[in-house]
Amino acid sequence: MRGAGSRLVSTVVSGTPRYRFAPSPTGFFHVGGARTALYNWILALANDGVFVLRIEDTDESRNEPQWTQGILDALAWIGIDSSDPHFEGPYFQSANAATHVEAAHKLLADGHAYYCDLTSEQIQERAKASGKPGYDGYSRDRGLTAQPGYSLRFRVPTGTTVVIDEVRGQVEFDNSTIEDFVLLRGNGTPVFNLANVVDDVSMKITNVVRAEEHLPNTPKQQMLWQALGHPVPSWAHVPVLVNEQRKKLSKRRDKVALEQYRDEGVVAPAMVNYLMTLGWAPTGDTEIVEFASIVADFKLSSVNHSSAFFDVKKLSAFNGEYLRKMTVEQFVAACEPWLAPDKAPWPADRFDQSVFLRIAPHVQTRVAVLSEVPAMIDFLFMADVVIDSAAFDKAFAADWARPLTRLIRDQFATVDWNPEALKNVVEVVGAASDVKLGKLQAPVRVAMTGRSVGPPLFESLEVLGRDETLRRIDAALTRAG
RNA sequence: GCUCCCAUCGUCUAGCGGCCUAGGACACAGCCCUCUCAAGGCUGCGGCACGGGUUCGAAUCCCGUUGGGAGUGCCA
Repeated sequence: MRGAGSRLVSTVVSGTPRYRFAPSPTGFFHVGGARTALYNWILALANDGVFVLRIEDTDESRNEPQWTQGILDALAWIGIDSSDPHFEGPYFQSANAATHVEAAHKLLADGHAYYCDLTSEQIQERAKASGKPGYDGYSRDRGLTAQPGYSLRFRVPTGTTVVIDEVRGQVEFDNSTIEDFVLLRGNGTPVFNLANVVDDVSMKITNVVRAEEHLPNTPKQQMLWQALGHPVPSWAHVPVLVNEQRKKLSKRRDKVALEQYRDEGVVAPAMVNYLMTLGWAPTGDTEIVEFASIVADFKLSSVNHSSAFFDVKKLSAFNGEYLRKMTVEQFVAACEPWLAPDKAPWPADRFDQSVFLRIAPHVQTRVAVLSEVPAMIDFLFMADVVIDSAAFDKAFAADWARPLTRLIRDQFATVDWNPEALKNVVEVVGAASDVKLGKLQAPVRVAMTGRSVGPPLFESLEVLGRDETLRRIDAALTRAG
């Protein structure tokens, strides 16, 4: 429910608020992670706080050093700049392993934890036998001491744990539904919940803003904070991003890599703006807003409670708007990576920046993502156009197509070479045979570009030049027979 | 199964008891503009999951039902 009554004012924290973003390095940057990072970043900026980046690399099997750079790059792309004074880190969880173990031992010494010799299989068997799932606290009072292979478990106290969440209000958990969870594995390594909390404590984190999937972990973590003798941070659990089936976005099924959208030519401000409209909306009737106004406007208490569908179509629409908002110079600069020799279909030496500059304003209104640009202008730089035969056949199907195109070609040979004059030729030829401009331009367009759609024809011809235009029309007439 | 979360057009959202005949955006359809395709302008389509309360008045508060989701690891 979004009622005001269920909202709680955030706990007043004296001093600098410290937010954190704690991804595990998994090889690519999840759009959901990007959104969570953005929330933390925006809050840090708005409250003159700190954004701490901590790489949770405890699971050695997934830890690859280059992934860390990937995270840094992805964050930088969406404007979370590691050189900004609000940014702190990156820290590596693996570097704090000793601290985690130390904390576990303190918990043990204070009676908040105990050792257990049961294996996972044994626990499962006991659970099956008793009909109650999970660990039953078998070793609670057995007074076991540390042994290789023994895990250390947290002694969950009786009572209820109330989590005060800035987006959800109060969430109550009956402690009897929470099992005595593992702190240290049999091999002595710390588990996520412990490491996560100990790091937050030692990094003096005051605000934990993360995805909703962590809400079930929160009572456990809160008990840990308290057992360790620290006041709990302010919690906020934001709704997850889902796919069309309303399932949490997953690497397997869904297109979730931020890098992938970047490589397709989604522009960072569009991505940031779009991500921020998922679960939240800027004040007023416009969704396309400056980042600065998002920073000024954003409040956790107005974040929605329900999951949001990550809609690529709407992202594209946002991106198109951002592209059109650019000046032509900005647009041209943004296109550059997609025109590079490794991406473009034309021979590098045939590309002409000044030619692109002249046609750029016309392609700017016609693309939603930058990766569409090469296909729209390739005819200008290819030695020979690639003809779409379906489009070609259709354009030359009518009886008038060949004779009138030939007529146009002959007049193109001598006419003044500017769009108006060129257009006039086609219009006059058409008028004489009662063929509308809209139809007559089709064969010429296919001859020139190989396609039936594209940038405005006469501007394109002007840029291409008379010789090349005549050559292509001749080629097309030959092909048409 | 158990614990927790959630529910406004197809989608993202506005809404905080009367400004609601429920507003905006994407998508979709139509019209205008137009050398194709876009862009732009205009119009349309379309929603408070259901049932009970509370109240003079409910999309908004309460309860229930139904439906969705997350978690339930010696993963993070």
